Amino acid sequence: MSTASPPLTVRPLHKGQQTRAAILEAALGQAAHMGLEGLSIGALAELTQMSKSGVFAHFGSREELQISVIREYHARFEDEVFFPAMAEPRGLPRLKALFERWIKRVSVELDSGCIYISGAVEFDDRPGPVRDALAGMVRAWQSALQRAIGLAVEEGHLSADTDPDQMLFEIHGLILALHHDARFLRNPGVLDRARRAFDRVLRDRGAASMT
Amino acid sequence: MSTASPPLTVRPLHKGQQTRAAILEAALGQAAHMGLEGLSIGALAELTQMSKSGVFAHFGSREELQISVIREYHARFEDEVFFPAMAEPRGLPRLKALFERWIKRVSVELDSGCIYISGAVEFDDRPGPVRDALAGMVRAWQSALQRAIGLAVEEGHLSADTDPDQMLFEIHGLILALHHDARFLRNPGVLDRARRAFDRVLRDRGAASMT
DNA sequence: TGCAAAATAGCACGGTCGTTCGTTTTGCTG
DNA sequence: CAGCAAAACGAACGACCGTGCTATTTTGCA
Repeated sequence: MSTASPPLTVRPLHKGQQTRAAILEAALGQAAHMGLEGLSIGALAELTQMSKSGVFAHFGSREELQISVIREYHARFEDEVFFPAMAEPRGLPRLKALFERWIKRVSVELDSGCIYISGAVEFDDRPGPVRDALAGMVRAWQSALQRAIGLAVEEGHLSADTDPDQMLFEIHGLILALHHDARFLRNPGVLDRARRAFDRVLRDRGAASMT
Repeated sequence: MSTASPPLTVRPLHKGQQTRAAILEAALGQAAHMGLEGLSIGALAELTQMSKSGVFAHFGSREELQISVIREYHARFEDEVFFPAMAEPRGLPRLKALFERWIKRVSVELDSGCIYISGAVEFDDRPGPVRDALAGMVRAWQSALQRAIGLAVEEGHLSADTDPDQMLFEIHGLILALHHDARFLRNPGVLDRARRAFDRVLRDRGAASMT
């Protein structure tokens, strides 16, 4: 449990940590396809060429494994979507970058699935630590988006009477519809549809027309 | 247990059909909470005070049970949302009625869940007859909505350059966001947020302002 | 009222699941 | 090289699952 700062020099990865990382890698793929409830320690053991108990020992329980997967997904989501977009100047550019990277992630995940979305459905009435962890991270991401919208208003890129919560709700809906139509219905061209809808939402708040 | 219809006169329901209906009733509740994959014949047997094999015999397989649940859900959805709304005059009134009944259904289901939505996530990369049945009914419902939008354009209630597919995409997103925020995040007041967003979508297509 | 047919029960099977426990292997360090 | 802790294994457990059989009960109709 302790993060054990190095006694001498740099000792980056004990053996355990790196097989744990390998298991987590496989678990992310499994969870993206079958959902967090579809995570199976036995299947994970087969994928990583380990024994069931060997896999199990790294997490102590299936629930802890699920939470670890959520945390790992969150970290990657931040790296691919949030942090790069924060490099853009505040206001519309940053907001557009956030959305573009978001839909790219959802559509690149076309055959892997977004754990935030599938997890929300799986755990929407299943209380417990897994649901709490998931909800916490979804809320963190949503309030990050909300702040970006607020900044765009402050910068004068969106009309002053814009309600960030309302706008966030509408944008989030576009992502969910994209995920649904792309992954479940397998409709083609749905990515551009999401982009057009986003433009509408922006224009509706008085943003200048897009490139 | 039995509602004992009179022994003479009309005898429409053989015993088998009516216990089958009772099982289906319990299965709908179970599926709404735990998802279609959470359906368990054993749990269903306990709920209906029957033996596992008694329940099983009515469907022949778990898959057939799932499909039956989907069909039953579809029928109820039609009765509560589609048919009543079709009584409204074509154009905006009918479209508004469709949406209002839709969000009502999703939000009344606050603690029961929409099988269309949870099923879409569960089966988005799990091919087979269950997915096919589900997708067929979702598509049927979507094209009904699309027709309603088209009629509103024909009636001159929406601007002539309205793209029904695009508008459907945006409206569907509102429903999904409503379902997500209400059931997973448990945000209050989200129903009115969906209504406001719908008004925006309409106004964006040149509809007269709402009541 | 009796009899065929339908409906339900009972039981067992093979399988997967998460988890526990005792043993063995690994990898590092003195 | 010896020793030791961490890591991985292997076998077993109890529970639940869907499903296939074979009785047994219940139903509906002549």
